[in-house]
Amino acid sequence: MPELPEVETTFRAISDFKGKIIKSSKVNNPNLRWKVDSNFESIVKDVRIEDIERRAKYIIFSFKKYSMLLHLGMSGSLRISDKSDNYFKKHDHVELIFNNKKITYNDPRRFGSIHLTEKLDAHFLIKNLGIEPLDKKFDAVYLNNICKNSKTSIKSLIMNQKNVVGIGNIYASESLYMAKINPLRSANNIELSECKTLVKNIKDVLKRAIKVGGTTLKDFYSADGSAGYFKFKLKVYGRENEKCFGCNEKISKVVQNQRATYYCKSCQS
DNA sequence: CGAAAAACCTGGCAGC
DNA sequence: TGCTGCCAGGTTTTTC
Repeated sequence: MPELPEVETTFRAISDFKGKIIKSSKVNNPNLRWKVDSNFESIVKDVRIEDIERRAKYIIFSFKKYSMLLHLGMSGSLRISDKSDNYFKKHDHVELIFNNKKITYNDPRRFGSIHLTEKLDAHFLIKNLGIEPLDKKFDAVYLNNICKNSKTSIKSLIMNQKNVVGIGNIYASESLYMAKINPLRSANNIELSECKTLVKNIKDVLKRAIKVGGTTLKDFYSADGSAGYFKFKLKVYGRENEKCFGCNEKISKVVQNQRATYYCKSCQS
């Protein structure tokens, strides 16, 4: 899935649908991570979008009564088209139809989800989420306090959405590389000063990625379907055996929690 | 309890 | 051209 920058990019691309009315919706295939509510089409009909926001890797549409909670999983995307456009792609699960436009939710791997809820804050997917990485509250002291009590690896700690949201597999590797911290290190050995560097680099990496519209990888399309945005230049992810930009040593790849981790053994200690 | 592994899926690509 | 096996931006659920 898109990580935070890709979700943010998607969110921004659809944000001017705020205030618009969804005339009708269509569930072509309800099978996602969880089945789409069987009442979806009857609820999402002639409803005004009061607000659209991003929380963690979720995009939330607020209607008068319900909220629609949308997650893109690993391979989900939204695309905007004209209402009259009948182009249908495989894995187009749900369509939101407006006066002139249409937003289509596509997800080949079905790891994404769409929920309707009347009590958003109490929703099981939302209620245990940690703080936003770009929030001021995410600082060195906060991170250090979590690290102290955890002997899991620092990489898995920053990817745990209960601690801080939005950091996925790519940006975890990138941030740790920038901070020169070995991803395999136990969190409780990370010093306050290192937390400071790491927090700074997490924010930097995410902000830079948002600025260029997310990382272009094969499963991610911008919401308007255009493929032509700039690519976030990855410094370590996916570069196994290639030269480290810092020291010319070869980048290593290890598997951590069933996920690929890339790092430089020489620069990251 | 916390941490690790399995599970949920499809598609693309390398190698034979 | 197939076929097989492996890999992929996530995170809940199950197991140890």
